[in-house]
Parts: sequence; structure tokens; C-alpha cells
Amino acid sequence: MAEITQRRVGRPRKAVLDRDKIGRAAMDLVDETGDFTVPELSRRLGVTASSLYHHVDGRSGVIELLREQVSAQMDTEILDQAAWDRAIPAFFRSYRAVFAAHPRVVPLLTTTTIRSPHVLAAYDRMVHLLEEAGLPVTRAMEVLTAVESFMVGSALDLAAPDVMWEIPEGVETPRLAEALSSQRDGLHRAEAAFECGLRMMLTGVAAELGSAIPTG
Amino acid sequence: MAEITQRRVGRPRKAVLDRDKIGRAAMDLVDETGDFTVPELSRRLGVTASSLYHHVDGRSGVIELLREQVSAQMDTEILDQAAWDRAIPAFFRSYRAVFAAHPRVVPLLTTTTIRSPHVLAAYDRMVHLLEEAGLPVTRAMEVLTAVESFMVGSALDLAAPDVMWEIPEGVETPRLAEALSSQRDGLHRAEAAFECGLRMMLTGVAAELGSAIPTG
DNA sequence: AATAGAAATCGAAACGGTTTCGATTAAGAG
DNA sequence: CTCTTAATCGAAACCGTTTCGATTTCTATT
Repeated sequence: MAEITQRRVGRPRKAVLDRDKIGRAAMDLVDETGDFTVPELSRRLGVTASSLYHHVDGRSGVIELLREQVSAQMDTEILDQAAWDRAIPAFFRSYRAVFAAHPRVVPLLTTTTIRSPHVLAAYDRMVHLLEEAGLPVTRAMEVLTAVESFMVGSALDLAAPDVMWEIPEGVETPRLAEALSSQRDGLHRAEAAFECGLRMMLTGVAAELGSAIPTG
Repeated sequence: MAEITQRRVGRPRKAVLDRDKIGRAAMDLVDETGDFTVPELSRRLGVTASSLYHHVDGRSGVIELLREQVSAQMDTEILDQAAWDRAIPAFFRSYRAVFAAHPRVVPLLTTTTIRSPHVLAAYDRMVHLLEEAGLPVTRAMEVLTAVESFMVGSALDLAAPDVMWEIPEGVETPRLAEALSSQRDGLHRAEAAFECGLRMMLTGVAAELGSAIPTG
């Protein structure tokens, strides 16, 4: 596993690193430990820390790789195959599923600027779907921004699913305490809340369109 | 302003620091620069870094102070003065207003565990309001968790209001590009999206209750 | 009032993470 | 073959976090 290969100074005959290897190793490391450092990531890759800098722009570059990995795993196909009220919830469920598979990377990606062409295309498509459904562009962007915000918050919830509220000694909040104790375990709880919020938001969109309760 | 006071070793006649001073200085520093370090915070307070450790538990302790500052500023009064469909949106608007006043602290608080008695009491009250309105406890918690997630995401949006989506050179997303260009400046855009999402979620709750569109 | 113990500060240093740079070796282009 | 570029190592600089001992002052107890 951990190779004891003492590599001597100088360019090796076959390159040891590439961006994809680094990205996958970083993802594994964060999945396992919840964070990463450049030295630890390098150790796992069997190189020195300084070697990484020939492939990525330091720590922030590694975070960029993590973002790419996550973006690549989102499934956008449904957006070309169904009406808004089925396509949009399906896309966001796929979005969330990626974070559910890698919850510990979420806190590293809270700078949520979306640059991935793949994901931008999905939002482009959703703007179109909402326009077709009858929303003006401005409203469509408000809706998508709101749902995106909800997604980000839900993803963070997933990262620490058991500690959203914590009642310290001596604080009297009986109804909240009861409500918390009746909850299911963290992951199911987070998923139920996500589904609830998604449903609420879709109902809200449908209401603005004056249509019936959506099917998604 | 910056005191050149060379303080000599030993306990000073009047204490220089207390938790509140530290918390306010930290908030100012983060408001101005978007982050803080223990040395820089100490410099502003006119002490050495090690002095801080007698009052707070290091960097994470300072973050705890920031969280307390934010919690203390939330207005929960409305929760005792109105029905759910007016009280709940009013509370979350106040919640958001605090973050809008200090957007750059948001990324430091993404570990969203809520421990402040003041805020826990607010959630306790909201559980009660939703139960009175006819929601079972479990559903009430789902709703509140979903809205809380939306809040966290909206707060993060506020922290970087101009870069939620960024279309790189050569990426073709015409409808998204048009939608983005028609948007208002960052802060108004973020606020409009927040109001849109809040409205959608309330509509969703009302739908689950079988009642009319809420007034809030 | 004397003393003991706690409290608040400084100064120094240990530790670790990030990043840069020069030296070294290999690959590839002309 | 030679020159340039690429990929690696090793060392070191820099900075932030944290701990620890020394120093001074405050306060409670006698």
C-alpha cells in the first residue's frame, strides 16, 4: 500500500503524479479524515509536498480539484427528458446524492461559485424549463438561486448530521427537546428534511405559476 | 488609535482584555478583512497572542465568540406575538438581517450547530407554533430543518454575492448568461432570492396544512 | 498588615502547514 | 546531439497556533 520507494532526485522515468490521481487521492483523504493537508496528501501519493506544486496550485488548487470531482458526478440527463416539475427535483436529488456520498468534502466547498461547464449547462437548461413553464427570466433566477441556497445548506447539514441543534445543560426547551428525540438517525433525518424542503419549494413554484401541485 | 503602549511583563493594574472586547474586535476584524488570525487580532487589542489564551480557547474560541455575537443580535420577540405564518418569516428575516450586516463572518460559522439558549428558545417556540397550526412534531422538525438549511445557504450567498455563478471563456450557456446579466447588483439580488425562497417555503407549509396562501 | 494563591500579561520557543527555490535527472523537439 | 522543458527531491523561509515559564498585580484570609 504505502510504497517505501525511496525515489532519488530528478525527473522519474514515468510521471508519478497527474491531476486526476491527485484529485482522487484528495477525495479519499477527505472522505476518511474530514480534511487534508498538503504534506499528508503528498505522503499518500508517495511524493514530497513540493512535487504537488508542479501539478496544482497548492492547497487551493487541491480544493479546486475536489470541486471538479463533485461536479463531474452530477447527473444532468433528466433535464432534457422531462418537464420542469419532474426534471428540476430530479436534478437536485442527484446534486444532493453526490454530497451524500462525500459529506466531509462539503465544508471545503462552501465558496459555492459554480464554474463547471457541465453544471452551468444544467442551470442554463433549468432557466429554459422555467421560462417555458411561464416564469419571467428574473423570477426564474430567483427561484434557482433560492433552491441552490437550500441545496448548499442541506449539504452542510449532511456534513454534520447529528448536531444541527444541541441543547446544553440547564436550557429549558421542552418542545424542541421532544421534537429532537423523536427524530430518526442523522442521515435519514437529513434526507427527510431535504425532501420536505424540496417539496415545499416546488409547491411554491407551482403556486406562482398558478398550476396544480407538482408531481416531482 | 493603535496604542504604542509598551506594556511590561506581569499582570497590569487594569485588565486589558475581556471576552466581550475580544469578541467585538474579532467581529470588526472579520468585517474588514474577511478573516482573522490570532496574532492580528492580538495586535489590534494591543496585547501579545499568548494573552488571548487566558480568555478564550484559541482560534476556535474566537469563532465561538463570533457565533455568540451573531446569536445575540437575532430578534425573537415576534415569535410570541403572531401566528406561525407571520411570526416564522419575521424571525428568519431577522436571522438573515444579522448575517447581512456581517456577511464575511458567515463562512467562519458554517459548522451550524445551534447552542445559544436564545436561539434554541426560538426554535422551541416555532415547533409549538407549527404544532398549533396542525403539523405533527416530526413534520414540524422537517420543516424547520429545511428552512434552517435554506437560511444557511442564503447567508453564504450573502458572503460572496456576486459570484454564485461564473461563466468562463468559451462556455455556451446563453439563457443563463442572459438571466445573469438581467440581475440586479449582488446584495439586492441575494435579498430577492431570499424573499422568493422564503415565500416558496411558506407556501409549501400552507399547502401541507391545507390552508390558504400565508400572509407573511 | 502579611502572606498565599489566583489572575493577567509578556517573551520565547515548539510545532506544523504552506510555499518557494535551486539542484538533479529524464523526456522530447529540432 | 543538443537544448529546452518537465518532474521530482531536499532544504529552507515564513507564518499561524499553541504551550510554558517568568513576572507582576490583585484579592482573600488570617
